[in-house]
Amino acid sequence: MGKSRARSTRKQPSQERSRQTVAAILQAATHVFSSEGYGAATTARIAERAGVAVGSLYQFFSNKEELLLALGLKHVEESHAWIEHALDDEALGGLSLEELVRTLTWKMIELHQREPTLHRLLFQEVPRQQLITEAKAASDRALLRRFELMLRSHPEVRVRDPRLTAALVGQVLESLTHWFVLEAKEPSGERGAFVGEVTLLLCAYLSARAGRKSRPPRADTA
Amino acid sequence: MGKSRARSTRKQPSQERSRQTVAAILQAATHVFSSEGYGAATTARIAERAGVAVGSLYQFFSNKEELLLALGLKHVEESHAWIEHALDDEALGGLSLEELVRTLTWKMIELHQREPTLHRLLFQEVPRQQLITEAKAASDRALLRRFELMLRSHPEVRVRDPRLTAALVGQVLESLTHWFVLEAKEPSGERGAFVGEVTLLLCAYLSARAGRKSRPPRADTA
DNA sequence: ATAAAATACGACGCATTATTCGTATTCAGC
DNA sequence: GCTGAATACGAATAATGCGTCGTATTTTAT
Repeated sequence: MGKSRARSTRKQPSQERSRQTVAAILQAATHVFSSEGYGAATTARIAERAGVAVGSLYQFFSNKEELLLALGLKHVEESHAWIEHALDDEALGGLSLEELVRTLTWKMIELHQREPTLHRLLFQEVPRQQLITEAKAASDRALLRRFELMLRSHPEVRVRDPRLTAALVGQVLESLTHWFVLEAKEPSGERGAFVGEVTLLLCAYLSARAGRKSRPPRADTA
Repeated sequence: MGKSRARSTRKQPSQERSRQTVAAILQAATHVFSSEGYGAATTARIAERAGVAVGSLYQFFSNKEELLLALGLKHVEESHAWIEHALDDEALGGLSLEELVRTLTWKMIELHQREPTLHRLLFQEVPRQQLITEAKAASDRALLRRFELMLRSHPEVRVRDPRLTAALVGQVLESLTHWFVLEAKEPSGERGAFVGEVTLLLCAYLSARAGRKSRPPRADTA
């Protein structure tokens, strides 16, 4: 995932002025795409909001699709770097399970607060860019592997299927933090309570099997 | 939420023939909207897929937006009725906590499998129809209230904030079943294992506080 | 200071699309 | 079978949007 990838047929900005133009365009595109959806968004409205002419937009992006692509790859790359750095950081290894989970939750909230609506646009709208989806999937896989390792390093966590467990933990974290950031109103005082609750939930789950290993499978009636 | 709401400026179908036409249009719209997104979808393609002329489409729907609206309200109404019925059904009151959770999970999966892509279109794409969003929110609120009541009726569940807990349970159910249906491939045998895992997760969470009530609040370092 | 390159502009051409409307066909009731 | 209403049709119209291009302005380098 190098930073420079010859991905455009258009010229790359070389002066400061154009770099600012590109930044303005990307920011405007984020907003317009997010609020109207990809299909309904128009390049004219994006240029207008960016305060530039359509022509300038097409000087750096050969078409609407490439604009979305640039936006998506940038976002995935940045998010990935951010979370990897956050997990490398500090002595995560020394924490108790509970503190580890609490920290993870905290970090995930911060991650989601970076670009919530853009994230929504890119991955919740029907995906129209294979490249972005693939990049995101790779990033997710890396994250899951880290979760899996973290689980293994805590002896009180004894799971039958570490992959499934890591997947569930990842999904729960993703969905709950997403929900907290986007849907629940946060009068700032609430956050600690929320993190505590999620921590409780995950810890209860992860240490549940320690006490009663290998429960007899219940017969399902369906 | 009565069934007939004078919501269209257009004529309602009165003959069997037109009712079939409308049904075909709605079905085609579901597919086209879902696969292309609202903005990129065209009325022409919808009519074509429905096997009718564009004119026929505009006889019953005054514009593209109203088509989405009809689709969305119908979906919300049906889903709401379905899940309410599922929760009324049988003797849910007599089940143990574990069996209750298991049943809930099961039902939520079935709910999600009804119209996954349509659901995605309506609520994961940036919403463009206030009415639909409001209807969905009302339905969700009703569901949460039921969760809350169910929790209260089980003595081993002792939570500080029943509303928050119900919200988390709802979110976890929603996100995990959604993920299972859409992302995870299901070779049919997997489903029981998945349901079991979710049940374990929720039960561990819900009975976690019973043992250690009112933990001392941890000081968060952030 | 001057030339060459980079950047910005925005009206316009061309294609696509939403929506209409006059006409043709089918249905329901008599 | 006749008649009016309902339904279906699809070419035509009006609107909208993508992307281009000739030109004007700013920057860089000599």
